[in-house]
Amino acid sequence: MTTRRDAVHDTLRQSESFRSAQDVYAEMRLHGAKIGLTTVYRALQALADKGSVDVLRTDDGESVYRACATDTHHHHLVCRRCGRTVEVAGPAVERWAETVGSEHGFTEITHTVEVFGTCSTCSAPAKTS
Amino acid sequence: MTTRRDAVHDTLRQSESFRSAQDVYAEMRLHGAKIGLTTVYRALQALADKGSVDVLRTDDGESVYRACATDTHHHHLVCRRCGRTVEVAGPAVERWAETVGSEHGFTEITHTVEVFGTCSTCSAPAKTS
DNA sequence: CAGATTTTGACAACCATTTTCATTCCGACG
DNA sequence: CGTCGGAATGAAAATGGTTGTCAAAATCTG
Repeated sequence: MTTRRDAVHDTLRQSESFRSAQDVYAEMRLHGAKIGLTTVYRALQALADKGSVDVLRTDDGESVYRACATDTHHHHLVCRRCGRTVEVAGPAVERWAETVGSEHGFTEITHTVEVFGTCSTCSAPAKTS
Repeated sequence: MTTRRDAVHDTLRQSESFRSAQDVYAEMRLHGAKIGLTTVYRALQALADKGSVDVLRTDDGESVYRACATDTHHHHLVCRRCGRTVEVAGPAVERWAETVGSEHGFTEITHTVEVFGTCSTCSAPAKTS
């Protein structure tokens, strides 16, 4: 019953960056998989609910997913050029969020933190030829 | 030429929380303003480009806008119940983002940080009657 | 193997946002 | 004044990612 879901998960695992549902769907079809777009969406949602993949929203409102190596709380350092993503921990940030929240009387603090930059490969001297 | 834009900006200023374009539009109409949805979208984008308002995406992909008091870099502590938003500074986070980025060879670091919680008003003992 | 249940996926429906395009404003200029 | 031209406006249509529908297919159960 989880065949499709696993297939989606596997496809995601083959990428180091965040991919959109449409993207994953297109790639699976390219590789000959027989799967419908609807199913990809459902699989992705199920995986996200289960916490097996991380989700975030691009600036243009698309949901993008990524299979992360660790299932403990972490954040992402994303290359804004190629999308390559590194998982990073930030104990300091966790504490800061908690502190800032309670200072203002907020409880049940959660937070979203994403860091963007240009990775070393992408910022390497651009070849003109 | 900026009449409409100012009207939108003013409407936004009257709220302590992030509002969607549709939301702002509805409210302006309620107060008798003669304005089109298209114009609200355009005004909001212009204001965002100019840096006069802050934008972020809700979990369901809507863009929401807020007129913030300061135009220096800051983050938001948002009540997940009522939406009330407090502007917070986080020097520690800024440094952390910068450090983590450069440790991995990333340059031109930027980041997004939002903190969510339940504010004191909303977490107050819920009256059953 | 029949019947119940879940999963799947083609297609239609949604809905926030954008685009299109005709109209209205408004200042510049004759 | 009158009108020409560009900017702004907004109603309506188009877009596009995502979700809902529903019948067919796969899988389970006894």
